[in-house]
Amino acid sequence: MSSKEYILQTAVTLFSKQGFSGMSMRDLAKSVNMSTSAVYHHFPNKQALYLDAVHFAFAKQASAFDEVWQAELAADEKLSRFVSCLVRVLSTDVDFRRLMQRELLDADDGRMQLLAKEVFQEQFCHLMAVIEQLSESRQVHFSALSVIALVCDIIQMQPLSRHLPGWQAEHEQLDFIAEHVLNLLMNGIKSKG
Amino acid sequence: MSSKEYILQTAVTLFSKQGFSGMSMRDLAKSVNMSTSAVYHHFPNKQALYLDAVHFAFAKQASAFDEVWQAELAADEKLSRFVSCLVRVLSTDVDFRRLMQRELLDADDGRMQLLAKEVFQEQFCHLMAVIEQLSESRQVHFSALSVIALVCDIIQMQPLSRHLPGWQAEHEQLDFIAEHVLNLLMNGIKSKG
DNA sequence: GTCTATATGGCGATAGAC
DNA sequence: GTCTATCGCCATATAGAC
Repeated sequence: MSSKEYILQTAVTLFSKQGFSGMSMRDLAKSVNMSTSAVYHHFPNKQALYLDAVHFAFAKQASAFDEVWQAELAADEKLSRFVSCLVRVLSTDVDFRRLMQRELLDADDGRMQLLAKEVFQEQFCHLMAVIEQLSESRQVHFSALSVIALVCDIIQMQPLSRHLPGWQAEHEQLDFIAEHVLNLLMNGIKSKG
Repeated sequence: MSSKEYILQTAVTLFSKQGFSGMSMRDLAKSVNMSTSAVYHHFPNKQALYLDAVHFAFAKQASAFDEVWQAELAADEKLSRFVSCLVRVLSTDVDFRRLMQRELLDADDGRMQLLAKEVFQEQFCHLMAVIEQLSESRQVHFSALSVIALVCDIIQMQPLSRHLPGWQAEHEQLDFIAEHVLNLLMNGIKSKG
């Protein structure tokens, strides 16, 4: 791996943990065993490094969903695979998830457009197509958004839900989350699940 | 309003917009038309001010749900009112919502416990009781978590979803969100909604 | 309780040698 | 491409007058 890639990878982790203003270029330099000047040789300034790091983290996940939308699968099977895949990606790549959450908080409208286009749009269109097959609703956009929102925030709230009554360790297992999210989506809250 | 309360109120807004390390004590002092020393007269350091501000913002919302859980209402009506109320609170008090999101990202386990106990626990118990009446599922904790997660992230993702295909302005109206979230919860994704 | 002035240190970023 | 040394600035926090 090149120095630049190594710096980027490390920056992704540090930015995701500490945010833009929380991470210092000195911290980063120390983490990659370089001087700050060496880091500045690869990136013109902190802002540009941050944008590169976000881009880098998001690009890594671009192909994670490639196997989900295979044509020969039934619509409900596609949805099931998407939910499982989303749960897995968000639970496994913690840096990616946290960086995305921070972008939702801090990004300006231009960065939101980038996030929409480069990270979400393709999967979102596939998801809407599947929902259109499964649902009688005209609010396909809203339903697709609900699927993603439900998965994201369940995982995001895990460190909190541990301290709420009724929590059990199995609630954090990937299969459990995927199964119960899917059950809620297909049958609503009333189901036996 | 006392100086201390005025500082706290202002700090809540600034912390929610810029995060802990992004907001400077000088910014805050300027915003309340004081010197930094005057601010330090009321709070021993930045960390303590931050914790006070979080506490302050969360306490403001403690009574927002008082009218939701009235005994004489049917269970599905209670759920409906809770969803509407949650949508309203999170959409109206943007500082509260953003501060909560930041806490989910940055808080250590002790602060998570505080957040669980002081902000969520009471409403969460009411919500679980209602779901227990409505549902045949044994996973009441998980269902309650799903309700909150769904509402939170739909609102959190609004600035992003604006740039995704199929978006319509009505998707951001409070009544629309509440109605469709409730429909999804009661009937799943297949419904006409 | 609020001010001015200041101590002390970390920050982003650059200069110039190798 | 990486280093050492440093600039200029802004950060948190404090001292002491009013």
